[in-house]
Amino acid sequence: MFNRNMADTERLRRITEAVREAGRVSVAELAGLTGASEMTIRRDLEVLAAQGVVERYRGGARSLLLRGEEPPFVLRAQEGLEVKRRIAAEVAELITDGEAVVLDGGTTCLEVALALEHRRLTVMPLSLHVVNALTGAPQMTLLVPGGRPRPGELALTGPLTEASLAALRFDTAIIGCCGLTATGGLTAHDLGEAAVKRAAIASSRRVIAVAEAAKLSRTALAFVAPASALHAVVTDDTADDDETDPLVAAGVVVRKV
Amino acid sequence: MFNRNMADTERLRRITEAVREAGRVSVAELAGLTGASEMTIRRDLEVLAAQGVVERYRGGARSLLLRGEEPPFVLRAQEGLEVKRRIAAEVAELITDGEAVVLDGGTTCLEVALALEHRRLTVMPLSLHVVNALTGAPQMTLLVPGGRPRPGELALTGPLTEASLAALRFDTAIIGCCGLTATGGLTAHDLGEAAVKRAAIASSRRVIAVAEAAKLSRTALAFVAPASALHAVVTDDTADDDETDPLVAAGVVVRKV
DNA sequence: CTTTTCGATCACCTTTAATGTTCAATCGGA
DNA sequence: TCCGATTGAACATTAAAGGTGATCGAAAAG
Repeated sequence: MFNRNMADTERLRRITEAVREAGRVSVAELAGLTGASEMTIRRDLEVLAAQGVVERYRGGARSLLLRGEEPPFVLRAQEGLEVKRRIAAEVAELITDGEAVVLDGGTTCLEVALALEHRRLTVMPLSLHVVNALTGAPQMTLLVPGGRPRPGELALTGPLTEASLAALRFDTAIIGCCGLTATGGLTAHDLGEAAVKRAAIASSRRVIAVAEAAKLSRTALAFVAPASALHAVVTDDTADDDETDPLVAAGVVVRKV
Repeated sequence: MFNRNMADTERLRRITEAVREAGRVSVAELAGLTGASEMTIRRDLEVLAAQGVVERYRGGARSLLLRGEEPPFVLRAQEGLEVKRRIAAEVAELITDGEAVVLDGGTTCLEVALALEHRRLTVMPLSLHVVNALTGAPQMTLLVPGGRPRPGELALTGPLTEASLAALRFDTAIIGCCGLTATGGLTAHDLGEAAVKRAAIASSRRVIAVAEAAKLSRTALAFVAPASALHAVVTDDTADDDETDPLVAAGVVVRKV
């Protein structure tokens, strides 16, 4: 369901963009744009509709993504994989065997999960994507929080998730974000997810944020925590010192890999 | 990971049985028994080890399954599919759109999930297998309970699961079982799962049990609830009246399909 | 130190899944 | 109500994925 090859992903990406830009697009237009048959377009739109990206109507589809909102999980998972893997490897270095870790739900955290797969840890992921990546890891104690999975993203949110986190205490929280600046703090697009991140941070002794360089110049809608609440930030080496120096000044350990 | 063809499943089943019967078997013996190469046997044992069915040692594997315990999920899922689908279709008939349903984690309940996929319902599955079957159902409100997934089975158990159930009230609980008799009540193999089933029943106004005919003459270790706690039992038409009549006498509606 | 086992790698093959075409059924608009 | 475009199911085709077995260097057991 999620392991699509690059040609698939590429076409889905183009459809998603076309629909988002135009607001609504006809099936015939998309077929002409992508070179695929109308039948294939319909099947693609069905997939995107199931993830809450578009809404079908007879003859085409309209976008459900607000402007500025992030693209769907399946597409983001393919972008910048190399960078994400480097960040993930660095995060894995910071974790000691035996720790209890709460692991956020973004695509970068999915790579972190894969990097931690064979470690002896207790892990509670905040997304079903990450849960699925870790079922079958024999020596890992896997904990699932309750909650309502958001379509596509499969990030768990809501009172059940927050209650699950409140009932536990972790050594480390590994948190992804949509934006992270010294002044704006750590921010997310989704209000529910922001609340969950906050709960995860509140239940953890140590907080590590992961963020590709692009995130360090952005601020998203929902405020999660001030930069001073973070103990470490792992980003990639394209991050500008102008962005990272204020974080260091706020007492955060910044690692560029 | 779970969609293996029949030849695969057949070989895994034979390996599982051979290991369980003998306690421990060498790779060479299994290769001779199945006709597959040793390399394939090693890969199979790796799969079974990841599900907690066997434990690898150099040269072979030993069984981790206690005598009388049920075979692993992937194998059970293939057995008696037709019967399970008939039972599932009947259960789907008993559910009204808009209901809130807690859905147990067995292989029969997995078929129930597939039968309910396109219905407008609120569903909380008690196993990640069922959760995964329902992510992508657009008009369904999917709720995930917290908990610790048991390897292979992926049934959620523990305090988090019970707390999640205690926080909610459902219209209907659809419960699978390992044994169900009028005198012995509804029973399960795993103590943790039994506690979860009990919590699910306690949070639901109506309880429907699903059980292939073979279950109606068995009793498993962990007691869940007396037969009188059930409102309906859906089984197949090979069920003996000698088994079902006492259930009817206990006030249970019995459907044979 | 020797022998056996293991796991990585590669080539081969089966199986699966995606794609496009056709056609009957369905939906929306006039 | 009727007409026309759209849809989704069914099927053939093709590309991709995954399983399988052989080989070989490395590692572990004795």
